[in-house]
Amino acid sequence: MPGRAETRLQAKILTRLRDAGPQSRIQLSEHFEVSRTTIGTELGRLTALHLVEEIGPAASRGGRRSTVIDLAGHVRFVGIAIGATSVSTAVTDGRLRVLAFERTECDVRRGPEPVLELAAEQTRRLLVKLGVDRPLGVGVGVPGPVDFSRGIPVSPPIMPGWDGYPARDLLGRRFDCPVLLDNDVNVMALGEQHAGAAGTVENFLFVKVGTGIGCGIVAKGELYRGMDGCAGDIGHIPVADSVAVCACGNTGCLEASFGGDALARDALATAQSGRSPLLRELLERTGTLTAADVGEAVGAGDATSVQMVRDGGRRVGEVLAGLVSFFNPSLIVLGGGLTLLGHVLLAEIRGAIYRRSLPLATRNLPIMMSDLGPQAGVIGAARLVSQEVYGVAR
Amino acid sequence: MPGRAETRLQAKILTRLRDAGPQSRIQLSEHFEVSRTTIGTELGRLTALHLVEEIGPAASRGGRRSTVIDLAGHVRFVGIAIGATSVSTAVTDGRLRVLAFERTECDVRRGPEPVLELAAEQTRRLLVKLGVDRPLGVGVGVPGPVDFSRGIPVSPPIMPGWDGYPARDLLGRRFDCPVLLDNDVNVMALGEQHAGAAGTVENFLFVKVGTGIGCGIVAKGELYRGMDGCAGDIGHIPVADSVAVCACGNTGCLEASFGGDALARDALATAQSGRSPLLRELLERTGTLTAADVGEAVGAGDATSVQMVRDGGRRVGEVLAGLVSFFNPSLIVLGGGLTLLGHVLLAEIRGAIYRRSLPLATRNLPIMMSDLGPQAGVIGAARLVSQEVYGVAR
DNA sequence: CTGACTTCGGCCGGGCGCCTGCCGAAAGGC
DNA sequence: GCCTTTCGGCAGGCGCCCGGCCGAAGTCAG
Repeated sequence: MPGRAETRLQAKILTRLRDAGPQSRIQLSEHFEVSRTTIGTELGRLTALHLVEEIGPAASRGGRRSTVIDLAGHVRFVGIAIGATSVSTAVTDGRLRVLAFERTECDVRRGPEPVLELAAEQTRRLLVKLGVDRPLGVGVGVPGPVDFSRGIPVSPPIMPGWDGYPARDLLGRRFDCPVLLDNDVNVMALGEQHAGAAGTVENFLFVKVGTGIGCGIVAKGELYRGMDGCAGDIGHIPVADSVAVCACGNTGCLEASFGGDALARDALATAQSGRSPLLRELLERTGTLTAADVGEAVGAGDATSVQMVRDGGRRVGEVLAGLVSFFNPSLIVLGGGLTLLGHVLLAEIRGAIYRRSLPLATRNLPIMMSDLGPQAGVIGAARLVSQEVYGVAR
Repeated sequence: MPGRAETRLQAKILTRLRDAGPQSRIQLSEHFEVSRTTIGTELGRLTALHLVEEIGPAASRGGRRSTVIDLAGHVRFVGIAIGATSVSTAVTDGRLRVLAFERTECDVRRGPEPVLELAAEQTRRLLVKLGVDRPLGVGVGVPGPVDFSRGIPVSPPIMPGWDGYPARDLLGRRFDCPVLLDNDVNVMALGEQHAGAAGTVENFLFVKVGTGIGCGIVAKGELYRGMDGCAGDIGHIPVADSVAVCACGNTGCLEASFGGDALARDALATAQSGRSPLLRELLERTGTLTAADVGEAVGAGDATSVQMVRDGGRRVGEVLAGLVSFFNPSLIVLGGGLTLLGHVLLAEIRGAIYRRSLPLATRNLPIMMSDLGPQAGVIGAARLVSQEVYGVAR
């Protein structure tokens, strides 16, 4: 029955083992510039807590072989990423490597009870399959603002019925372990920080272009959530040349002119108007059009679809250009469903940012696609709760 | 000869005395939830360092009277705020109360040597007047991006000749004490955090509308500077309906459509076109028009000038609306020279933000004018270096 | 005025985190 | 087989912080 780390050094050791893999005592003491003795005593306690274990001797460095320490083999975390239209779950080991993953289509608008029931059941299935008795922690991402300290969604525009629903505490009782609830883009940013290109970067933005558009902010190596937990909600920033009516009631929101829903709507209008024979064909085949259909059309070289994506990408890029001037990040990672639109979208966003931001801010600013795909959210959710269990910032 | 604080608790004690005033040992131990003994030993060391001193007995609380501790009376900091057109200097005590203040008009474009010479001479004058031998530290704000860790300006657009100039180290040798160099809006934000409405707030924006437009960002109680030290440079974010050419080479920058220079330019055009008799009169009287003249015209009820300010305020507000959605601050403070335009500007900015940001983000978002005026910069600069001397984050 | 009570603040001994020094165990090289 | 190197546990020491004790310095009731 493993416990939780207590001291600062324990947290640093566990984090190091999580992010850099198994280490010898010597390596740890050199990395943290702390004596072998200190590392040794803390490792003793962590062993007693069943959080780490010795996994065998390392190669000799000319003398006695050192013993390699790793996170205990039985440690398991659960990451749950609830999207607008899907629920993804993963079980990971202590180093957040995904051991099992499952994704189910599910509309978040069905309300908290059925969606969380589905998520919990999906999780239970994976845990049983892996023979896991009890995970050390569960991280959850939901597509709306969250009061992180209380673990409840607040005024989520696309999640009717979720406002104030005590999701964290209910899941905590269900799984009998620590549960943390956060915004979906926030956990995706954490996922990118863990497994993606953002690993060593202090300040970066994770921009999700999916059904909606949102942004996870990492400042000085830590998630920034804002006063109400709604920082990064860039989907409703006005864009210049748009009068599209948004679900939020305003007009000209970025999300109303691009993003999954807007793209599907525009594709439908385009298909019906006959400007794109390819889209019309796709519409007639399936009876409906989605953003993925537009992606397919772009891949097939459909000029009208390419233009739609370009226009959208330019608008996203123009909004991001302003945010780059404001935030001066070291990196921007693009993720979410619409990354299927690939290099056309990336090129347009890059062009807009490099054209419209301060040269000083873009001089060393890589802008790249996430390579974690649908797993960014679940890995990040697991990372979120791993920090709690490993005692980071306590 | 006072030294610098060494331990974390010492830094906390000094900061507390700076921000909350003289305290008894008991008050300090209760506030930090640390034993009397610990406070006592640290205070002993701080006394030996000549950083604190006993200033007499407090009122009795029913028993023996406690001894009140204060920052040592001889402690002095210097704050220097270099603006686009002025150099302000203040000497403060350990609690950052301004003991002497001087402001000289001076164009920063004259280059680093003459401007820093003027600043140093102005400082020297104040120090002599107050009989100060040596300040404990000097903080400096300059109107452009700064590599904070190296203490040098980087690619400052409005400061030709300053790029890479080792301002911090040169001033350090001149004053023989620690010197810190930062962006002017950053130090103004610190000033507001110390003496203004932002004192207890974790996340806020200080927006300066002066010759240019910039923004200081405080996140989780700490200044956020971005990767290159140019975070908050919002003057070059594009605004919707503007084609004004900016000094940066782009068109449609916020700063090109509003701010001191743009306002003076527009006022001149308006006066020459005859649309505003009042502005024409002001132009003919002085031969030139400044933003202050527009302020006077607004005060006199000149409709054209009011409209100019309204248009500008709306544009600033629209940009800020996007940043509010992104950053979700608890407070926005407006400062800089154009606060002379007063409630017209404030009302317009407020209107645009409340109209165009997420309701969740604006629900509890005060937007107010700074009440520190020209002293925000010097107080903030002194605060910046006081944190260094007091050992914060070391 | 006096004695009981309260608060303040210095001193003492102890727990704990971290250090260095030392030594035996375990490996490699000749 | 012996020396060298590395590893890792143990002993002793230092600094930080704690609670307990006690004298100093107040208040207050009678």
